Amino acid sequence: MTTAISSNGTNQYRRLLTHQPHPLKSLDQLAVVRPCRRGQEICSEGKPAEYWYRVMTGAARSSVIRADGRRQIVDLLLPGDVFGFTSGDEWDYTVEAIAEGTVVAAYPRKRVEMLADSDPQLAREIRQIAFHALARLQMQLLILGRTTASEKVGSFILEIATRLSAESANSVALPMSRYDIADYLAISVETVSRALTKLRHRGAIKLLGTRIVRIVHRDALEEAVEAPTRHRIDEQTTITNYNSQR
Amino acid sequence: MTTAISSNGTNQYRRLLTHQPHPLKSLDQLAVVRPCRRGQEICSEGKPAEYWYRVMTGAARSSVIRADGRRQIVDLLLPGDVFGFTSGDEWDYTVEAIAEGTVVAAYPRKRVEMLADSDPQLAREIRQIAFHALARLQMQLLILGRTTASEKVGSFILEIATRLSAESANSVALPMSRYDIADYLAISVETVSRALTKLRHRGAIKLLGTRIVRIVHRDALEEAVEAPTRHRIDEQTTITNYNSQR
DNA sequence: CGTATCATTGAGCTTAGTCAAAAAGTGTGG
DNA sequence: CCACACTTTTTGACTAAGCTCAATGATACG
Repeated sequence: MTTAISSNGTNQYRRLLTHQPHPLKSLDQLAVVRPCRRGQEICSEGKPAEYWYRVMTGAARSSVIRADGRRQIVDLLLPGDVFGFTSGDEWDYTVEAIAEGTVVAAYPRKRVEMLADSDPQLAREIRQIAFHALARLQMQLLILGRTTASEKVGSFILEIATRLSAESANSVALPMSRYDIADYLAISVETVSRALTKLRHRGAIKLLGTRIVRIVHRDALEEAVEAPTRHRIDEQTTITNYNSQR
Repeated sequence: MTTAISSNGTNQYRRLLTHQPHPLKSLDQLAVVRPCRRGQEICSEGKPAEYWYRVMTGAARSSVIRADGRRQIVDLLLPGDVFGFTSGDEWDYTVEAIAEGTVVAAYPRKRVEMLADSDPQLAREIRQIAFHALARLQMQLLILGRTTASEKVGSFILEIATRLSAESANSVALPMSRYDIADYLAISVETVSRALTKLRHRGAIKLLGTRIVRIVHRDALEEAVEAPTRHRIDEQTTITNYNSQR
């Protein structure tokens, strides 16, 4: 295993850490910086959860392998995202780097929690970070809840675009393979590919490289192109039965 | 609106609060107890997030209505669950009671956060609760990620069973309509109904009432009955390409 | 005891999954 | 720099599953 950290490598990446602005600045001293190869495990299901992590560069996936061999991605981690929060003291999911040159900062949980005990501001920051993790998962739920594959892929592209560049740029470099996208959206690779082609033909996107997407028509990605034919919750129902189920 | 709290009603439910063991016991004094009619809004998207809530009895749904009129449930809230965490200062989702006689305790956020500043133990409890919320969402993601409708419904039943009774009882009273289940699983009502019939025919469950499910064969609910024909990640691949994507 | 709402079932159609194969990248060693 | 092996991506044909529309039972509630 090459998880050990060579001293020169560490120094190189540590500069990156100290020069990067982020909400856990006060913990820079404690952090262990760790560069990861593509596919490398950062933490694995069932092992004691001794660290919280923050992605510095690259991307990672938190996933499980089902009984039938399918992989499901439960959280997609991009620069700035903090992960490793568990309610027990073992990790519930395995996290692996999905981009070459992914670098994470590892914060020893126990020590950080002790610091938080005497530093209310830090405690608030940690809460805030946990709430961000919640928002991230809710966003993924919304994407998974969409009906057609094109909608899923479309909103996925928008999500990545938003998360990778604070401002809404119209070019995104997807940090992952079609397989990872498939596992993230819970659809097959072939369907991901077809959905991209469809969006391309519709003029919603342009593929500059296989993993570089230019967003041409934002609206076309945000919702299905097909006009809504049926309205399950129309004005009438909402007003008439205000307190009923539907 | 009958959101105002009648003093007698409050007293009645307050007894419930003070007699119930729960992780936020130290905040009982601050809590506003609120009984809800079925369908009643507890908090609504866009409004200032001034409270954190805990479900005391009943059930609630956190949801959004999409552009096409579809509702998606982003979090299902059962007794003991805490909700209302946001990264901004407005709610991202609307929460409504889905069972008649749902009672929630409302904790004023600002005041609780101030208390947490001087009470590290409380701060830890809040973190722990947030981590539970994370685990809940991840569970829902896993369910949404399943392939067939029967699997989704099956794992949904198991999830509810687990969450409603700490121990694994084999009878569950679903606290929601088929419509809510459909919106939770992101499938149509008809498909929910058909999946239940299928599970019933397979002998996996028995329906004692329309909303009372007896779990007969746990295993049949946990995974699809169909034997896995194709393995996307077989041993060979895993070993050979240890550091590759798949 | 009507009257909504909720739940189930059926028929036809659309969509995504599966299996298969080709095309386009990627990287490595000679 | 090219050739070769390997991975990733795309496309096609077929099949299976779920959605939509529609109609009929079952329940709950006033």
